[in-house]
Amino acid sequence: MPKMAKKERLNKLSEEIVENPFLRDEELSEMFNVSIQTIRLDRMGLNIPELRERVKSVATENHDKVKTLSRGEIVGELIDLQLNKSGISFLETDKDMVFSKTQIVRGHYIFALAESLAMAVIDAPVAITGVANIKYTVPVYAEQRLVAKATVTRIRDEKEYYVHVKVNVKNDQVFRSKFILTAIDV
Amino acid sequence: MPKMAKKERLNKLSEEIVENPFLRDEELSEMFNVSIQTIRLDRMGLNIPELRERVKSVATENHDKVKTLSRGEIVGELIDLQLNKSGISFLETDKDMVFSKTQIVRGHYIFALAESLAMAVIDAPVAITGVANIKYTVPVYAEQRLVAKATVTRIRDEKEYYVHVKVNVKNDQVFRSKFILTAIDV
DNA sequence: TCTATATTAGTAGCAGGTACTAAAATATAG
DNA sequence: CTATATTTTAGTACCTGCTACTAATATAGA
Repeated sequence: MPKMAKKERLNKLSEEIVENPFLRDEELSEMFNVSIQTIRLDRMGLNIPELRERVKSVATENHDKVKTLSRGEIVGELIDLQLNKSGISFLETDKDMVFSKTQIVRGHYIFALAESLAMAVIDAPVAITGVANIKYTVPVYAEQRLVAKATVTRIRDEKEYYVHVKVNVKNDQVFRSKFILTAIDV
Repeated sequence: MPKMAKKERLNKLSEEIVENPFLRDEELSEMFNVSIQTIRLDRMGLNIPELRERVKSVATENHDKVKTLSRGEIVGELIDLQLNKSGISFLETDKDMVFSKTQIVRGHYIFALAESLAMAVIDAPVAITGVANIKYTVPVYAEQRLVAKATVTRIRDEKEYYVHVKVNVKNDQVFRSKFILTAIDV
């Protein structure tokens, strides 16, 4: 990069570090063609922490979250389960689940909660979602406790399971759904 | 923790570090009531890298992934968009999206892809999902390219938007849905 | 040209290690 | 019970990527 005015450098530095938090001061100093000391002064001015702190932030921010949504087989916490009959689970919503403009929780978090409870409640080795019929009744915001209740309404040929899942915030229903799950042979 | 045999300590140490990768050798040595040197020998034997390397792993593993599912406002990549008419987006599935037993992609990833495309295609400040009608036709596996196509079928009072979203893998439809989105005032 | 701002240089010290040597404690076998 | 083997502890030098600080030099604006 060619040399640039201080202001411009500060802007680009912020952007660069947001985009790639894994850069050492030395690498940054090469990118911007200034000394390491300058980069350090810049970071101080911008309140940008050192590499190791940045890496730690990225790691801790994501560590828990990924477990609940991507990694775990179930979204939310199971608190009651009667196989082939019913089940209850819950999920605390947080600010990372919402649309930034509206603060409304993104639908797929609620869907995931319902879907995974529906699958947990089935006494079959594995199942896939066949059909779902969904209604979001009222919007959900961050820091609310979603309680999902599932009921198995019908089992056909020990293969197709009909499950109703309702999600409440306190006494208000915020979501309801019907799943048809099909057991598949492994 | 009480002192224990070497073998047992090695097992518990592995587990502990998997569960919480953010522990320093000093903290581990206190937990297991052995010296720091012992912890270090143990780590060497188990090929467990030092704290900073572990933190870096957690950070890099999740850095990209979380962007697509938790952080970004849209799941998948938008490749075409005609506001209030239609839109196309895609998502490459990977092994972190599947149920470990069946290797089938968890439904909510597909749902999230469809939902966020439906929202993107609407020319309104913000919208929430009202009702969705869903059918998963065939299971989706890892390493496949999901292509979502959205069509706006109806707009009522400039408030309610009816959107159909179909998801294909190559020429096979794997999912179809109807969303009703409601524009809300900010 | 004088001066204020910006940049560079250099040193000491820190955290959380590695790599290595060596001594002490404990276990195991004969 | 002793000799040997294994395990544990101790200690030192060095590493990276910094912070915190002091001081010198360069550049720009009035």
